[in-house]
Amino acid sequence: MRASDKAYAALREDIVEWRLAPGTVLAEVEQSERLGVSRTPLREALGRLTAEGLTTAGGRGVVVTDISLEDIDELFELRETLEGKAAALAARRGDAATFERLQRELLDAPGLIAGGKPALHDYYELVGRLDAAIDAAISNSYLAQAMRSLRVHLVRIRRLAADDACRLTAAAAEHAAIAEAIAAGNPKLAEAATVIHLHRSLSHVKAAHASHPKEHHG
Amino acid sequence: MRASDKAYAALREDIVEWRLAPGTVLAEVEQSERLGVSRTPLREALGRLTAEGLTTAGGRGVVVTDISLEDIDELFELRETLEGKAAALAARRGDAATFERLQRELLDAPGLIAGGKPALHDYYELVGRLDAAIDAAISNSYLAQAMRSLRVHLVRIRRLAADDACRLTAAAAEHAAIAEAIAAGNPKLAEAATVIHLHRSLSHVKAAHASHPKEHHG
DNA sequence: ATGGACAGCTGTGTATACACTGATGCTGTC
DNA sequence: GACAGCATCAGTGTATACACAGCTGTCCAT
Repeated sequence: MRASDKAYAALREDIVEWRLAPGTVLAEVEQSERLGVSRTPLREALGRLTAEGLTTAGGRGVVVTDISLEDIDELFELRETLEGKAAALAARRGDAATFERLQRELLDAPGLIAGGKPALHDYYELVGRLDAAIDAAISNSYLAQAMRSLRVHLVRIRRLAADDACRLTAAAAEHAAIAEAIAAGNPKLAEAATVIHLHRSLSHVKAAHASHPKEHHG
Repeated sequence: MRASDKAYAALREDIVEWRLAPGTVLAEVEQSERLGVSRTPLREALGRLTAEGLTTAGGRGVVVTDISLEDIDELFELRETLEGKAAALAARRGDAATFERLQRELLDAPGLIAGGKPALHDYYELVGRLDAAIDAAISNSYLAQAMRSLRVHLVRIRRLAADDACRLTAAAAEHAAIAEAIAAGNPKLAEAATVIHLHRSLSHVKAAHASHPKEHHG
């Protein structure tokens, strides 16, 4: 693995996991020493992070981007647009059997969610497979790329909202509805199911954020 | 101006203006000598270009990305999604007076288009102002960022379709319709006007590309 | 004659040294 | 005492040197 990849992965993880708080300045020498790489690959890593929007390169040094409540609204506004369209396209172009299989798995997901932490990982992996299946089905690299760049920020937000079993069970049902609509080849329904899911997710995140607003900033 | 900025601007211009054909490998030493900068800032420039999708960093060296007819369809599929949503949001949140002024200017645009090359530049600048006004009105940095990254590729395509006065006149009317709908605060209408405009643009580009398919590849 | 292995080369990945810029703090003068 | 100017320094921007990997061409062996 290249040193720049290592630095990129480490920094990205640190930011997404909120170990590096928003506003932190990432001085090149300091970070290169901390991560055990030279300044050159570190700069490449910082460039990639900045291109993704996780950091901003304003003025002196790059700083970790802040994510506020307004940002969450904006983020979900774009997400609704992109993922709604993606679901609709997947319903038109996707393979029905693939999504029927995913739907069945998602309907069984509550068992996984109740099963504790190791099984929980299987659930997240299942949702990831649904995302990947949609990505593949839309056969639009530009749209897929736009969604990928969006998901980085979403993961960051997800860490703010401690997903409880109750919300995850509901989310699984919503995901199953999306898969069902895509399998049925119904674009409007798939888009509607996606919009519903995203709105519920947003409400949950905002509620969690409102009840523990400073958890990660102290 | 930093050397990396200079290299980035030069390479980006070369790619967008089709002076660097798709498939061209951008060897670091070769390009750094050609542009008169060192390898370090050149690598940063290449990284930015790759992040934007103008180049790909597969295997050995970075190569200029190809743009095919399928890519154009995919590109406009995403563009319709993003700009349609943007127009709708602008209609909801934008300042009516601003867009009324833009609409009046756009209705006068046929005079500019007929006026030859210097006046033509004014027309392009006017369309750019409409884009900027929409960007500002939506007040969603993530959506704006997604549209910015998309426009890079659109400029590249625009160079393929030699815009004639006839098409530009029609486009001006379509832009005026978009501005009017936004000024009227009608989101559905603004989105519809945008979708119409983009479909006409796409048809024009594809027609031009079909009649001169190899113009830029010889 | 053909296949494999080794050497050389081309080109990227990384490290480090140097230059320049912006800021901050100290000192001198008004 | 306050402000202006200069010096020092921290930190980024750039260049270059070095290491390593992949490919290619040639030579030797079968």
